[in-house]
Amino acid sequence: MAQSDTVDRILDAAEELFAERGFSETSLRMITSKAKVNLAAVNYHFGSKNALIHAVFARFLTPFSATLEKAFDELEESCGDQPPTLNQTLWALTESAVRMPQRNEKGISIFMRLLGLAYTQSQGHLRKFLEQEYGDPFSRFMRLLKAATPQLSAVDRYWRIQFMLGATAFTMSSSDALRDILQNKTGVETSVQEIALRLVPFLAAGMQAEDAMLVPPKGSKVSVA
Amino acid sequence: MAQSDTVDRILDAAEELFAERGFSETSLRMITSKAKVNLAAVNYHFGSKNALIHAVFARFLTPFSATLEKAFDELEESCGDQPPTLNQTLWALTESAVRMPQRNEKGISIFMRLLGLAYTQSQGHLRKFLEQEYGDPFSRFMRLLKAATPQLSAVDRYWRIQFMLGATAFTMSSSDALRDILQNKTGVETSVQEIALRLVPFLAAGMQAEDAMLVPPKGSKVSVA
DNA sequence: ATTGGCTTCAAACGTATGTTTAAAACAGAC
DNA sequence: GTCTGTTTTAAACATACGTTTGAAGCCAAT
Repeated sequence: MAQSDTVDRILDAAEELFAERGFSETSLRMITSKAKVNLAAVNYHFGSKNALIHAVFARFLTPFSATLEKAFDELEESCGDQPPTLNQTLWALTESAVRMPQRNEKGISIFMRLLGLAYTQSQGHLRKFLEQEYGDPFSRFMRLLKAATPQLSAVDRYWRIQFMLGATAFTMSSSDALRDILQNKTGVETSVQEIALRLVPFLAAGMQAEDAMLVPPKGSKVSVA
Repeated sequence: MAQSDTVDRILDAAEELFAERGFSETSLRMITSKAKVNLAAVNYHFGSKNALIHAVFARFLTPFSATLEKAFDELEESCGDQPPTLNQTLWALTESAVRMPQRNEKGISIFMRLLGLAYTQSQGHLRKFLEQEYGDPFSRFMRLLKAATPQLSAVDRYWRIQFMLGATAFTMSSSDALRDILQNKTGVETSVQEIALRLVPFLAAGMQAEDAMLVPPKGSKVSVA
């Protein structure tokens, strides 16, 4: 049996279980029994449960951030000296995610859910790990967003970016459950690609909403003050 | 010491800790030591940890859903026989949330975060509990949204509602942290009301985005299939 | 055939969890 | 003051967790 077989089987099982149940709710015994390896294998190959979590993220995120940097390079080059538009920037990100080589058909949705969990579950170690390892492409994305929405005040832009992050992280983090609900209700199947296809226009429209709408309807008790 | 004092102290401590760390990550011992009550008090007064989680939600959600129903009643009455607009519906919800009597200044944001966690962490029992107890006002909100966006297909509407939920839950849940960051950066103070004031236009614009935007830019590799 | 370095394995370790117990403390009614 | 039902308490329970251990297994190089 090849050396890496055990490592990969652990990563596969962990990825799936983490996505299904979250990090704290998934025990090493669940992972190793799903992967059909010995319990001690995790600590032998990875060192600790936290290190396994990092490895699961790194396996996807390292090639992804490389793809993303390339996509941003191409985008900026093709735009000459004027900055890419909001739509272009959002699509560059989306396409980089969708086009990543998948281990299986559920690849992206599993990983999107993991990213959502990373944001949502307050796993301090994970946050630190992600910031340290993948902070650069994230900052670059932020810079592109700023250049693409010069009409927004810094404060407006700040909050709207949070709204975008929220819609994305939240939807993706529960996308499996949501898809199931939708399928039970309407019989419609939905791929992650299609969700992204619906999400991007929503985000772009929200990002570019008129400031004039920033007024509650007549008779509202929320003051604009 | 009044009988209910212990119960309330447990609820206060649990609410705060759950919001900070999630449900599985918060132990009964953390809760009881923060509440300065005996460990067994939780099982004595609530029966189990899961029942405590339900009680935390019920304490906020029961009065809130009553307020919300009233707000929807008034809104529908004032609209005569035509359905309320999207903006009106969103504002009715927002104002009901903002105007709820708060236990403390962090009241809303804590509870928004809990709602987000309920959706995100796969706590089957919680989901079942919330659906059973508070499914009615939720369905009503959904019906209003449907009437306010007749131009959307059922599937589009379904996903856009998820996006709205996500942006809201995510932003409100971390609004404390986000507000601090923003204040450090720009010196601007932001109240929950003001966040809502920015959020609603974002949501409304996203909700009413043109379907035509549902096409990736020229040269995109994401197929519309 | 024997060695040496990885890898696997069953078992155990220490710790933390939710829950239960039975006695003690308390409060209000008579 | 005594009794009665409720609440609090310290201690223990059983179980599950992440991690460690030391022996056994394996495979390539000698």
